[in-house]
Amino acid sequence: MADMQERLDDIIAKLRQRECRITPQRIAILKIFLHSEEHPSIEQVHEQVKVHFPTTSLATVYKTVNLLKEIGEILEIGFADGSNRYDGNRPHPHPHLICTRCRTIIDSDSPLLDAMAAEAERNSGYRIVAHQVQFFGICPSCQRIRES
Amino acid sequence: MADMQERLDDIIAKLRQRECRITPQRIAILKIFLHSEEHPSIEQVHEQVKVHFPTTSLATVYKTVNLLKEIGEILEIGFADGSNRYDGNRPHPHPHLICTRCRTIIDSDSPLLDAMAAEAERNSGYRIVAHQVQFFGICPSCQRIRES
DNA sequence: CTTCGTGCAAAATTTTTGCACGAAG
DNA sequence: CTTCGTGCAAAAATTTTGCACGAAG
Repeated sequence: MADMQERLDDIIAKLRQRECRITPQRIAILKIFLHSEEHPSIEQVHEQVKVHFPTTSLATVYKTVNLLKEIGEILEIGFADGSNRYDGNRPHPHPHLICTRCRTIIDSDSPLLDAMAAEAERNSGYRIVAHQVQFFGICPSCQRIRES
Repeated sequence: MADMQERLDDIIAKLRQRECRITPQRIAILKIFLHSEEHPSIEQVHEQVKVHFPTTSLATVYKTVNLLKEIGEILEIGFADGSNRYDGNRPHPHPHLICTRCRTIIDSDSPLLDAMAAEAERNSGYRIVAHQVQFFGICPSCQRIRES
């Protein structure tokens, strides 16, 4: 929690360096990302920010999200079905586990990933700078509800 | 090449089983997927199919692509920026290497991936049924053009 | 023949943009 | 004060849908 405040301050400092204005909306949106473990969608962020700032427009959310993406403070998780979700807690790419039943997304991690990237680099000649790894499956609670 | 014809026939048979009609447009779209190594987008497929069937509508391409997705014969590769590309040659999920400069996509593979999936399954309790793995980087030819 | 796929256009969705006002610096 | 961000609405881009005609089975 102290870390969260610290990170918030860091990001605000970063925005200031960029000569971006620190507005209540931007702070609110930032806080939503830092407080949520749920990898929210644009719409969900919009709903949440409207709780405290009811006049906030969807356009502002899009603009702010794009800004945060640009400065590398949130990570966009692209779905095959077109919907995007965002991860504001760990903006550096890392594996996600996605429940196809309830759409819950949790974070995952593996030292094997770096080995895989290195291997791919060696085999292809590509210079790899980022990755996106998603596993799809059924989360434990959905498994309990309905075995398939 | 013989394999390709075989696969085409297999898919057509599969469509017939489903009591889907075998139309020239569907065959043309199928062939485009089977012949292309470029992981084409919907728009690109539409352009290509229009070469031989100029009246083909974008709607038909969307409908056919969705059909092929449903029966598991093409794989949708979702981008973070919203654009979708398709892989008709290896419809089972596998890693892709994507050049962020020229958007070329090549296939990759690694035995480590299965190990990673197994590990994630163990750690999370998820039952993993699919995955999506993309590495972003600069391909060899773009590296030559401009070192960055 | 009967049913389904196509093509067109319209609709629905999602994301971006232009502009005037108000707020941050 | 000056400039930038906001909110609104309009626009743009993308994907889906309804319907009548023509083609596949």
